[in-house]
Amino acid sequence: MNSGKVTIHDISKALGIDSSTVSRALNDSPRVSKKTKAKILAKATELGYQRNILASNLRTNKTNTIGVVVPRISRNFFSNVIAGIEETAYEAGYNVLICQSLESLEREQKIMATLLSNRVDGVLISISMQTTSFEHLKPYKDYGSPIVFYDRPCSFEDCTSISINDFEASFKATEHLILQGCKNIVHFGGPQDIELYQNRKKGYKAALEKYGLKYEAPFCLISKLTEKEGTSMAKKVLKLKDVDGIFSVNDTAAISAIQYFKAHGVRIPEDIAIVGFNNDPISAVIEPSLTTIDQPDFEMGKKAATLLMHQIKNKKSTGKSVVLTSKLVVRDSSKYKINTEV
Amino acid sequence: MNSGKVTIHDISKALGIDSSTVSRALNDSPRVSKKTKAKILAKATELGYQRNILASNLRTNKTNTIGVVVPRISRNFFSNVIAGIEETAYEAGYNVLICQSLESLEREQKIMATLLSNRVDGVLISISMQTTSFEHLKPYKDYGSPIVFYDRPCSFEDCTSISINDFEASFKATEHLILQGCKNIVHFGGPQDIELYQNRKKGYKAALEKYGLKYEAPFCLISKLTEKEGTSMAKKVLKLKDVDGIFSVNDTAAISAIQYFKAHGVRIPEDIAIVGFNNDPISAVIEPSLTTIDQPDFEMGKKAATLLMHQIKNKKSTGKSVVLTSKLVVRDSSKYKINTEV
DNA sequence: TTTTAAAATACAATCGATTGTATTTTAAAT
DNA sequence: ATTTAAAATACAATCGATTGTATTTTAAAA
Repeated sequence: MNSGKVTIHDISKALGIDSSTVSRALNDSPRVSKKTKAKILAKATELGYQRNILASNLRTNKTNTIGVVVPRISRNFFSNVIAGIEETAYEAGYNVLICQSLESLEREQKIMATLLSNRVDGVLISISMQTTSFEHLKPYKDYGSPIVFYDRPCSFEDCTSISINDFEASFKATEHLILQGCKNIVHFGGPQDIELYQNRKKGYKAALEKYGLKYEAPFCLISKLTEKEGTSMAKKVLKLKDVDGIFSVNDTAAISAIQYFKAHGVRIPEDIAIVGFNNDPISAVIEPSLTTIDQPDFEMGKKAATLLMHQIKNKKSTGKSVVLTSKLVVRDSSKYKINTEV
Repeated sequence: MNSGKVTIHDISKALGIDSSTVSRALNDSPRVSKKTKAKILAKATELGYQRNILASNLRTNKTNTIGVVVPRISRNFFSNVIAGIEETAYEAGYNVLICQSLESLEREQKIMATLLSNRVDGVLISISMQTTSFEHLKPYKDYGSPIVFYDRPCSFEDCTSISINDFEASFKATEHLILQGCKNIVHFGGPQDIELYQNRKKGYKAALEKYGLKYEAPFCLISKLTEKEGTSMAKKVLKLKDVDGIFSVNDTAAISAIQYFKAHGVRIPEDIAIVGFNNDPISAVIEPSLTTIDQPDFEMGKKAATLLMHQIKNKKSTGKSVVLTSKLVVRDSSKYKINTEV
């Protein structure tokens, strides 16, 4: 009936035992005798007692809650990361407060204020594409709680970042295209304010360099990598000369480009070979299937949550960053010369 | 420096104004003069005051947080629902605590206890496939907080449900196959303990009936609709006689069936026409593209959150259920006779 | 100038659990 | 039976904000 409205004081009164003892008993403190513990526990279940966590939180200044800031929940990659975070947090008895920045700095700022107000014990954040300054993270950090960056690494104070080996992955992806015989490779890149996209571009350039191909600025198309922008980049590609390969830093753009190409008589991979990034479920199903980089998204979530909870317990950040390895998944969209020459 | 550690008492001391007045000023109460309000606000920002919501929550017995229980975050449909919920909650100043049941009753039970302990102001839940009794919801409901079911409707006490018109949608999907000329239609159904899947099956049967086709139990394959089960159901289909159509209640199963069929020389839709359910992004990209039911997932999230927050404010449930309309998206996988006869 | 109602502010209890300190109880040692 | 250390329990302050009531201040009315 009145479940949830029973307090330790009710138990205290019912048994004539002080509330402090009740509290200790419920927390299994060694300061309470087994006999009284048993009595108290029995009464607690009898009355349907449920600890009021709000009160507990206030007193202990802990919430057992971590905040997760994510650009967009519904993006496949992120929803998998969140699943990993939730899984790990659940096992450790933490709650997960999820907030979407929708790639907006303004929202991200408000979110950080809310998370501070709510005194979450730590924050996992993948900064928005608009985020170039980190003022809004300072109050939370100054309060003394840890922040861990995931996916989009960030050198803010002594915070830990967890990400994949973006440079190498991009290098390998580009190299793969080169080894397939591509000579004029276009890069679909993301906003260059984000370290992540810088790294991917660097990997692309490094591969070109290694194989003596010249990097040409017009071959580097920067956008937010949405479906729409994938299409418009595809259009641009057709206006460039002799493009025979594309390395896109996400699958969304790569896939919408493929569809545009197919609709306009450009053969994939015979005319243009394409490599994406993310290994979205669609990439395995589209025809031709998309060669892409498989990121350990779920694992990243698990690892990020573990790291954060570790820092919450130990009250300090190592500042070290964790790099997970991704791998190239070769499918049909990149079988360029192999298909045509052999 | 000490941001977040400043309390109303610090402001109170600094200005020689009682903390109650400070509190009221910060809450913009009419009981405080404009002049003092200004002074207090100025001091608050100067000191970097951040309201401690834990204390506030305890006193007011409100958390401004809603709990969301979801079978699996990373499923496209659900992540879109969550995006809608988060969006609406954000606008209303609510936080969203997300928990995955992973289709396990046991986890769902624990989650409900946690949500009660955390005194979330309301709960949005899509029950797990294992959930057939609702005992674990009672304590939360008895505590006096509203529960709203989304996607998987549920007749528990006077709770509101929000779902799509599953019966009609399934009816239409099946009817569509019939009108395409299919005579022997298999049903890929979900666990029949769940009202949702019952309704979809009923829709399927009703359509058969309307067109004088006989419902045959062996044509009704029940599973949890995973990828794996999609494949094994596809195998079973090939052992049945003369199957020329499949209505699957999710895309996952439909798609993996298509892939199995393609790999085994069964032509889609010429040999077997297929209709799915969900309009997952893949369904538009697979070849042949999958005819499916498009559900307003994001909108469902928005609506569910709105309903819940309304009930939180008004302290009562209408018990009425909301039904959103989905629509049939016709693509290539169901162009059965049209393709072969015309 | 005095009265009086309204406006502004102060006082103090409260939400429920936690925790350091003080007191009582128990049981072992003398 | 008495001392004493340890075990068990009680007392009381505290976390920080909120809120009903009491008191003071202000300004308008008499």
